[in-house]
Amino acid sequence: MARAGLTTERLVKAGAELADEVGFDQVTVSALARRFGVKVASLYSHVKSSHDLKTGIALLALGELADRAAEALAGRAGKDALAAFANAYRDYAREHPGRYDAARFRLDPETAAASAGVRHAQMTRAILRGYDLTEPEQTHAVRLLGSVCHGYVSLEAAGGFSHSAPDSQESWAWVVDSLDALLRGRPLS
Amino acid sequence: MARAGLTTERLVKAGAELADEVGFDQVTVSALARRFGVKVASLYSHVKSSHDLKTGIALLALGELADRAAEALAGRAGKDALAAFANAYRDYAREHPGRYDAARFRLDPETAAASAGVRHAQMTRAILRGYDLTEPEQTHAVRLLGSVCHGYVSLEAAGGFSHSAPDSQESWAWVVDSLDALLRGRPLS
DNA sequence: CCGACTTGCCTAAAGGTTTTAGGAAGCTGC
DNA sequence: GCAGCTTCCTAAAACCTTTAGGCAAGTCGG
Repeated sequence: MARAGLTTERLVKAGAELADEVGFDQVTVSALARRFGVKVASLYSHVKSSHDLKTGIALLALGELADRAAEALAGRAGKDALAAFANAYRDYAREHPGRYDAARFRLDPETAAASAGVRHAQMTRAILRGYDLTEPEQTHAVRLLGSVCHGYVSLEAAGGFSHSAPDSQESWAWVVDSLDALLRGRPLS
Repeated sequence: MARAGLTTERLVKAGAELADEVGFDQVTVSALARRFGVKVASLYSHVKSSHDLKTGIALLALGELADRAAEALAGRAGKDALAAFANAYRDYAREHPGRYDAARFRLDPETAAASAGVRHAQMTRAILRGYDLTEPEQTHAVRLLGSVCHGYVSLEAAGGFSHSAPDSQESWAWVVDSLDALLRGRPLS
């Protein structure tokens, strides 16, 4: 009875791959068991429940996304940093749609607090230090930045911008430019 | 064998209520049947499948949202219109979280084209006519507006802004102000 | 008013997912 | 080489989805 070598980590990783292939909502304990050539019940030694598995995938995705953003941010400041950060977000969502969906899985507050969501907030704040904002404004701007990145990427992933001119890429560049101008407190072009 | 008087419309409406109560992803043909005190199979005369039911709820939500936005927009222009539109969006999501989730249910392209999504785009464009934008810019701005509204509301619903000062309401006002300033091409305050 | 037709809800059943309980085979360390 | 832990299995109950076929309640022509 050769062992498949299951671990929580491998399951979560495979679950993330599965999400990218078939969509996050199609990720199921059964499908994962099939992928490992193993009976369903076997997974329950490594994963508490279906919900637990999805939470794991969500945390993985949040972590990967934070890593990407951190890498993109390294050595940059100002608009450069803003654009790199935003692009990291968007690229990740395009490369890993299932994982990106997972990153928006509703986490209970304690799990969320222990997640990489905190790193995201810190990085956003770091970018904004390159702009001249008062403290309350900085928080508002953190929220604005998060909203734009998340909103744009979501709508794009849902196909919202795909069947009309101009190209989504152009709009994205315009949006990033505009945010920069807004945060610098200067008019657009 | 008293008849329950099921119709597709009533099922979709009840499904929307159910979504607001227990979450859109918990909306199930079985749960709906229980709510009507009827056997599960009975619903399949009115609804093709679970996916079909969810599509119906999504279309209902999109329509309601467009109605609200249209009402908010009536008789307003410029920043007034912008704020009213954005608030309609946000208020709907807060009052009807399940329906709002439903509105983001992935529709196949033809269904989407026939949905109220089109009205949303038209209204956004109408708002932007109050600003002085060139044609390509207007499209970019449509996308930006959609992204901000959707992104902010999503993150807020996920609890992203709930456990930190300042109040989300303040940030929202700041964001709307900022968008207005951005679109007018003027610096922020 | 009554047979025939349509419609609305039912029973039955098959297939898939989730989750728990308990058993047997493989690995680890003494 | 065997005690014990880990890994994976079989079994089974509960729930959701979907299809097929049946009976009875409304509806309509004669």
